[in-house]
Amino acid sequence: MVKDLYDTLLETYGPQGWWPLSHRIGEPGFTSEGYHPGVFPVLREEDRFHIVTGAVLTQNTAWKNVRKALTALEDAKIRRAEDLAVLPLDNLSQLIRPSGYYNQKAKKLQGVMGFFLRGGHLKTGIPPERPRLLNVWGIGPETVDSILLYAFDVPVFVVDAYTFRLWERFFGSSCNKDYHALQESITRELPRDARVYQEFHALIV
DNA sequence: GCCCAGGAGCATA
DNA sequence: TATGCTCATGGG
Repeated sequence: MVKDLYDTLLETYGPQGWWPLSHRIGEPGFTSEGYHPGVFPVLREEDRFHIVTGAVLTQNTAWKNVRKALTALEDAKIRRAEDLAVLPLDNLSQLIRPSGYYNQKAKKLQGVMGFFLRGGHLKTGIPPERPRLLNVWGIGPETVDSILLYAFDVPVFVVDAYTFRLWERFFGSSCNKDYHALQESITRELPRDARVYQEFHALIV
């Protein structure tokens, strides 16, 4: 059943090619919506920084507004964890203002960048351990899994509000709104493949 | 004007 | 465990 939904979505909407890397728009293979079909770029430090930042900024927020904030950071040449970590909090919150919740999100970003700075994950591309990342203030299950899946290609499926809604309506159950229960029931029926999880989540959104 | 977006933390019972 | 509140801008 789950695989049928994936196939139908892919057939109907075509490959989405997430994560959208707005700082690389204009390079061959990149659009504002995602990668071109079949393109899976080797991620660099700046790409991982951008994905982590976007994952936090998009919490309960439309991507259109997130993109404004990401562009402002890019224009201010904030491209690495160390750039963001040393920025005064007010300065940061004003830069990301269009994405909403800017005071909270500025704190969350500095916290998570501090974590990555200490562990060096954005530079090396070696993924952090899930429980440790989940322990960072402001980083809940969905944001953790978005980071692991899209910035580090770790095969964890991202469950979001749309997933709960869709499963409720199609299958009559979304595991009592239990994140890990629904995640388990979905991945159980799919190949354990980061590319599949990336595409499926993007299609659901 | 009104509604809500690719959540998470916290307070209270 | 479960509900309810808070955070906030901008586009449809």
